[in-house]
Amino acid sequence: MLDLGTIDRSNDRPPYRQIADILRAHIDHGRLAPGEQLPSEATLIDHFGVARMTVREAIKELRTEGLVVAQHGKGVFVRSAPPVRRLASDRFARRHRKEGKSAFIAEAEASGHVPGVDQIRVTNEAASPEVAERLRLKPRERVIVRSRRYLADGRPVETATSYIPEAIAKGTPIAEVNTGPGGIYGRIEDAGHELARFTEEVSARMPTPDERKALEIGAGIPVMTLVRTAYDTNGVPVEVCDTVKIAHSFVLEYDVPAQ
Amino acid sequence: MLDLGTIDRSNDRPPYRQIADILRAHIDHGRLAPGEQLPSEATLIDHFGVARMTVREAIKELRTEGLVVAQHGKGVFVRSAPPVRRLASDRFARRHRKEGKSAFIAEAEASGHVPGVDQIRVTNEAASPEVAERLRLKPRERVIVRSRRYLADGRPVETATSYIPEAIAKGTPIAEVNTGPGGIYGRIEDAGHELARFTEEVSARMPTPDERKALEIGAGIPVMTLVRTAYDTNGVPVEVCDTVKIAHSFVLEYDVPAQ
DNA sequence: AAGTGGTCTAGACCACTCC
DNA sequence: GAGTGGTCTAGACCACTTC
Repeated sequence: MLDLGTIDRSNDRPPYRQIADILRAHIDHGRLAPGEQLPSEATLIDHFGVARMTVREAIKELRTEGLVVAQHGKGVFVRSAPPVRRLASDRFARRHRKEGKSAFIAEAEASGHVPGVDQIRVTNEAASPEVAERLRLKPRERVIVRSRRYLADGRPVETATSYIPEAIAKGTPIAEVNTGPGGIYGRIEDAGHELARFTEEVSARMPTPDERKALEIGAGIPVMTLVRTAYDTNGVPVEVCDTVKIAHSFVLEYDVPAQ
Repeated sequence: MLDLGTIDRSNDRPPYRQIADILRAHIDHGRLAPGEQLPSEATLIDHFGVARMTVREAIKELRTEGLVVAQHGKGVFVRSAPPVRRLASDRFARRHRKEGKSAFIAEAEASGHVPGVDQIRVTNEAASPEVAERLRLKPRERVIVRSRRYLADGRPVETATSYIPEAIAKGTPIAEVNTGPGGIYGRIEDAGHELARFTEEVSARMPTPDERKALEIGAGIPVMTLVRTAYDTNGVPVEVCDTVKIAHSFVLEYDVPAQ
């Protein structure tokens, strides 16, 4: 049985924070293990002698920190450690494409996860100002937009949207749902644009409601954003890929020369 | 005057979410500009005809998303866009050190911010298992630990903790508070370890209470973590640096060769 | 039906900011 | 003192899960 202790009403720290502190300590010390259920609201109300809103505020705090997940009708559970996937900086190495695998598939398999892709949508649109600038296109020039959602072991972990200039994608499977072996990059190289380098811009923030829905995460779980631009051997940008990843599911690795 | 519209009680979406949606839309469309004050709780209660907890839930949602900041006694304000700083992948280029600048100072000045460092602490400790592994030390071998907090325009943006093997740091200013021109890396090179490359591991998560305090951020603001390992020309790891950055204040840029 | 969390109401008192 | 948000109480009804 969990020793919940008591709160101190003369303490400056408000009761709901004290209750959150007590529960957080139990989680941090493993006395409440991942997947385990927290005491119910009713239990906490009785134990600490407070109103329902007070224990709900405490639990809300832990939810915001991403430590626990509430399941309507079942209870509140310590968030189970998700599979963390390390993305090495050589994940776009040509040898992977030569084996007919797209970057995500190759990397997921290498790390022992079952990869998946769904919600593939391909459209032809006018480039937004940001995309046009990165691809060095004139404003509103047309691009092929490919968006999809990636899964690991059946659970969504990342959404990605690629923008390829129409001039490059035209007449290739890039504008089809199925791009064939080696993915988009395979087809871009087939079209005569040998890839030379990528730039990646990484940041992190809280998800928008749409992103929460697509990634099936609650509020309080941050996402990493990664905007990758691919350049061919002539230094021409050939693709921009905008990805949103569940932050705690990824570690990105980069190699940086000292000069 | 802001047109707040009304909520629809027959809608499936609960009132507090509808109110949050309305306010979020005003923020997204710039009708509530950064720094601007939201209508007070009392105003929203009157306008929508709901209880106080309902408007507080709505505002709580926006706070969790990091869109607004509450100031006790003053009001709730749209979060002003923080100075975003782009960290280019050449930020550790030797030429910067030659100019006598540490990476943070050089980069901050280049992006037009007033850099600052405080809370410098230097200790001599036994290496933790993680640090020992990265530095290829025997368990509990001793390392110099340098922790500090970086400021931009007077506001904390990042904490950093460096671990340098005692064997390298001994008898150098690395073990002093003042490391001299070019920072730690300047001294490591002085000691005969020419730097060849770095690896960086990037992830993101919600801050711990300690980190919230050090970075002066509220709950609901995510942090990026960056663990950098520096290697000399012999492939020997000479430093591990563990940094925690306010996520929305940074964009990290990396250059990745296609092979 | 019983137990869980989700949402809402209508109050209360407090602490902080500004004038 | 007036206005703001911070915290708390004591209820209520609802939706979801499990048996």
